Amino acid sequence: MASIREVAKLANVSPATVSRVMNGTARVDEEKKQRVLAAIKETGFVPNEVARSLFKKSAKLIGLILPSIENPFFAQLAGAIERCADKHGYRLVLCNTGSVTEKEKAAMQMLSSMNADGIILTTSNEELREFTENCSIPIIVTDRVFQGSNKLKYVHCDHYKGGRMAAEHLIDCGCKSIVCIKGQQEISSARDRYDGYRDVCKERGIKEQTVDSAYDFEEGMKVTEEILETFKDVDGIIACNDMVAISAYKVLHKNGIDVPGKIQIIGFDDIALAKLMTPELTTIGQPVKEIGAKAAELIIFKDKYAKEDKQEYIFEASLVERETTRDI
Amino acid sequence: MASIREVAKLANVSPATVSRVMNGTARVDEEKKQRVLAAIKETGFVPNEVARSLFKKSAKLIGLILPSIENPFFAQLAGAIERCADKHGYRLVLCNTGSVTEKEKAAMQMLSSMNADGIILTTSNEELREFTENCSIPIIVTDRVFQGSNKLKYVHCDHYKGGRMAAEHLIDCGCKSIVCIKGQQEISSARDRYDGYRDVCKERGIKEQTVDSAYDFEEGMKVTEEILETFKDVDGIIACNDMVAISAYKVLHKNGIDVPGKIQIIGFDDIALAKLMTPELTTIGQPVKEIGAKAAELIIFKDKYAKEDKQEYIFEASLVERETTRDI
DNA sequence: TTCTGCTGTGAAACCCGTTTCAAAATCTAT
DNA sequence: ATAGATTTTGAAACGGGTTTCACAGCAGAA
Repeated sequence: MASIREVAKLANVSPATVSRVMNGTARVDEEKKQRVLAAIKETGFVPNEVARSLFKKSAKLIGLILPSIENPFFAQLAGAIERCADKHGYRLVLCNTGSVTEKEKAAMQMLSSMNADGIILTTSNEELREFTENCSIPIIVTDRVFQGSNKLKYVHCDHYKGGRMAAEHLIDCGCKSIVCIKGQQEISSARDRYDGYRDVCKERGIKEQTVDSAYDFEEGMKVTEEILETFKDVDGIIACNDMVAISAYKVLHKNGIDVPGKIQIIGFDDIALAKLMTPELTTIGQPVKEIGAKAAELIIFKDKYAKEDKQEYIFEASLVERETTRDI
Repeated sequence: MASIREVAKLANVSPATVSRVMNGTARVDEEKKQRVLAAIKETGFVPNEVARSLFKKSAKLIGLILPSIENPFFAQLAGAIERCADKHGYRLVLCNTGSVTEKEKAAMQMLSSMNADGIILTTSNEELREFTENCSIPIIVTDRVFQGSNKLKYVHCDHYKGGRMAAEHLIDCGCKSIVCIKGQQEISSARDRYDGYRDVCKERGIKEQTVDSAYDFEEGMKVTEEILETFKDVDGIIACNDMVAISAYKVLHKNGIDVPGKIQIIGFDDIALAKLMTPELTTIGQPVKEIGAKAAELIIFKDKYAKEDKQEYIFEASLVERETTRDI
């Protein structure tokens, strides 16, 4: 791999001049410029990003720390972030943590020592707070929120309103006995969605009925069986996300229960599969592209955003009516 | 951020000694070692990975170049690779290319200049051959194959056998008129799967009937409509992947056609959704964890693997019988 | 006691692109 | 033609962890 000094020697100029030609950081005599360009071509020189980032203290890297890239929602988020990053010449470093605190910490540590320009983090693990407060690079928390941290920025949709919309839609569709499959309550978005559901129940005089589940389809199936046993009159299910909604449908179908005839289902996230499954899943959609792009931009244009001292960027969720609910 | 020289000053030793303590590269007097350890703790020193990788010419980075992380199969592959990489202290740099040649080239160039230790590439774009041949870091092609390149290594499952298995299973399940939804034939895995189907048709005296489609569910739906118009007696569909199989099911269902009663469907990949959908999708599964881990290991342990001059690592596909086919 | 051999240690070079700084070259004005 | 202003350019420092190399210190051998 050719280095800048070899190029310089070949073009009979100094490395500084080659650098200036490449980056356009200063005027260079036209003839020398041509010699340099020729030498770059001849040697196939590509500047070493590592050396550049050592000096610049920016590796043009965005760290993405996720519970799991296999989760379709996170995969979509990652795709959105990657596209925005790529557009501006940044790369993405992907870290799966399985929500394990130690892995989250290790990943942040590592990204920081890699001169990453920022970290996009999806966790609401309070144990990380001390660490994130002292981190020297910007940290953007997506989809979730940490209690009481003011060094971070947040990008997410309005899960509370989303939860409300889900409950209201089910009520509007005639449901009288709605069960909410709550996600893990340590996760802020799951809390917010649940809060939305709960408040609507209160306002509309509907009994609050809940059941706990992880964001995971095996749990989703188990829990749906429980619902059928516990709540004999259930006619509406709000799932904490689409994966769980799909598994709920599966169990209902297996039990010969008509969806949406007898029980209506609404999910959360609007992953690609929601439209693809049969029947198509009614769900609360998140503008994942906008969320991903905003998170990336907060890092890429951190100087610009440092001026506005907005800490939370909140997007609207939206009801996506499909086939697992029915208007009356 | 503290540097090694500050730690050295605090511990009253040279930077070299601090380096030796951290890496265990040489014996260090026990008392000095303790001083260094204390100084590291006090300053919160974390070695800068960029500086390290500049010297070592290895950034402990694996580049992953994919058409799209949103595709669930690739997301699973990415997860498998990430887990293996992480276990050995490597990070993953994710690049989506949408199969655009220019982006694939740019990503490889960039990864190379980042001192990545290797690249895992999913493409069968022949235009890249010249480039990959001259790349200074190892390139592992997963899931697909390039014609006639001998500098690369390949990790994938036996798509040809997989295609055979799919066709044989449908025949064994009583199908007489099977339509194969071929993936894009520029993609080697799609070619191989199709070849398997074709050969089984020949051997078993079944008419070959095909239709073209991209690996994409909108195409999948469009093409399934076509099948219904063109092949009135169709009773079996082999889809080039699970996404397409799911969309085929959707169209069949919408048309009131019983699956598997009237038409049976088999997909490819065994993505998580295949088990989750209703009815559960029969499919040809790929051992994606093993494929991902092997690809990562070929980079992480490149020295070891350089000795064996095996160029292709092939895994077995397997039939996963579920509910969209029925034994007779 | 002197010589060999081994271990521990620090100064300095190294990796390589960027930037500073001062000198050199070119140009403007008197 | 010369002082002064401006532009172009290269040497050297920089970033920070690693490694080489040579020297110092000490143990055992002669």
